[in-house]
Amino acid sequence: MTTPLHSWNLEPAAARALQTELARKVVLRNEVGEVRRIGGVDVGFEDGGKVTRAALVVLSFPSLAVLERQLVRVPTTFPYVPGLLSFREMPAILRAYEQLGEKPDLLLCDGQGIAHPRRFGIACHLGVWLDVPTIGVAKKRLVGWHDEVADVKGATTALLDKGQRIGTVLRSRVGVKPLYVSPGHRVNHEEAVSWVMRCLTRYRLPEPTRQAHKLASLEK
DNA sequence: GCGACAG
DNA sequence: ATCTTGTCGC
Repeated sequence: MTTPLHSWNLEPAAARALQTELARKVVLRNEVGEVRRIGGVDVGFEDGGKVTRAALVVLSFPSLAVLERQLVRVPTTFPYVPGLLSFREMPAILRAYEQLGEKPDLLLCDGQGIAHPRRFGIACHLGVWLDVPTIGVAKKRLVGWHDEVADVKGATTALLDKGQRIGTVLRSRVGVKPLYVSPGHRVNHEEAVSWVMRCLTRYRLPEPTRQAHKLASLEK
């Protein structure tokens, strides 16, 4: 199946309205069943941003061994606008997902889940679109505030915004900037953090996302 | 009007 | 994200 590009070419105002609408479909209850395969998603750009590279890597769980890798390159059709990242990166990601053999039971995305102005970051959009459990693992904060996180691997503190919890700030390893973890779809805060922690080894990023980033940046 | 601002 | 070399530290 091919994704119609036009449905992603919306004006910023229309895209924001669509996010507010689709955010109602996000499920924040834990519906993650048995997990044998975990997928990692990341996107890179080349040729001055004219080409979008989407990388999707599937790892076995709990061994975290790489089972499959998919890399697709498509023309970029949407600019980077804070808060509208999914409209820029999802078309390419969906192409990579289509190429996958065995679909993963859970997807970790480089970017926010509900830790978003309209509670609909790229992890939510991908999760709702594919109807699969997803978790947002961002390297930086988009919205919200939080206390300092202890410099101890596994230390966490809640990410808050407008009186509600929107995510968790997690120190994935000593001496590095913390990660911003938030539910994407079909998972709750606690499980989101738990899955990320179970995928941590000796690096700042959890294996699924780390492997996807390596592939997207062509650093094979 | 002045900052903030995932990738 | 991407553009880019060396450099500090385990």
